[in-house]
Amino acid sequence: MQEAVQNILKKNQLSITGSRVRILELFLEQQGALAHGDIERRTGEKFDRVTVYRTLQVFLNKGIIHSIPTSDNSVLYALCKDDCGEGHHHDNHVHFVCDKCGNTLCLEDVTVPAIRLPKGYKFSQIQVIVNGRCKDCNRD
Amino acid sequence: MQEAVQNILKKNQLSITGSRVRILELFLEQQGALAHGDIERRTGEKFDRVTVYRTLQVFLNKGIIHSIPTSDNSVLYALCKDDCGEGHHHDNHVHFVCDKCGNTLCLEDVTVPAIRLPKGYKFSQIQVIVNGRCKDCNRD
DNA sequence: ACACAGATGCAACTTTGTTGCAAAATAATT
DNA sequence: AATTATTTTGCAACAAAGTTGCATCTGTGT
Ligand SMILES: [Mn+2]
Ligand SMILES: [Mn+2]
Ligand SMILES: [Zn+2]
Ligand SMILES: [Zn+2]
Repeated sequence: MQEAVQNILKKNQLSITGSRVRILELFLEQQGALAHGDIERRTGEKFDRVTVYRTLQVFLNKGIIHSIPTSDNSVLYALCKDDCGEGHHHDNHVHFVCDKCGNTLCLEDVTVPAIRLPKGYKFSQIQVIVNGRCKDCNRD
Repeated sequence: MQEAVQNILKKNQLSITGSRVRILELFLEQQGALAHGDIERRTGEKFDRVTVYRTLQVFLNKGIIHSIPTSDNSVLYALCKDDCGEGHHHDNHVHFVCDKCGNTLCLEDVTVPAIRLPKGYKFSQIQVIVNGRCKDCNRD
């Protein structure tokens, strides 16, 4: 774990600092997506709010995490497992928001389908957000 | 227009008030989606910010408008053209955000495709947001 | 015209996000 | 290991976005 975290930071030419290590750990421990608020809480407010914002911004730029739009318009972030880099995101998967437990998951194996757009439209990116009941919340 | 506005309000058993009429007019004049801020500006700040929030909330509940999640996490609203009602939204279309002009459009004719979810997952709603260049911004 | 329910505006507040700058921590150099 | 240069951090102050309670006003049905 420590290992993995350090590798990610080095690969992206980022200095190894407390907040970066801790926040990356959170993402690695967790399979779901995290909101800014989650991160503040789980770090026990050890880091300034501004630092968390800036750290997330850096991770986003470097392609370490990607952001996920949700229907209730909260900003969520999740690790990029595909090989994203500086300015180059290609997370081509569907996002699932569980209405019961509230978890948001990257369904890495479910790729976004092709969309037939009207004449004249050109797409650059397609996001699919599925709401429903997740695997865990469905067995009862 | 006046006609249409009054009909929508009556059909939903809402009293006909200045803010409701004006805000509905804005939606009818406009083919794209509106953010809270847009509405404040276009009404010339004639109505209190709180009133705008509450009006949008009421329209949302009644199924007169629906909200649209965007990748930059601003809240957008657009008229429901399908027959949505109290608690029953079934806007089954794709949303398009133009990266150039910033407009967000309901592509009423483009329905969201079926998504094959992993075993155990059940969906209740699927949202598709497409980014790119709109028809107007593409001819040059 | 009147009474009542509901809508509005105001004030006060919370939450969320941004910016400039000095102090502290990290990385590079000697 | 010590010194320097470069980043990163925390603080303070601020701005924007959204919420709540309450008194007043407006629209609607009688
Ligand atoms: Mn994802
Ligand atoms: Mn729509
Ligand atoms: Zn769940
Ligand atoms: Zn456009």
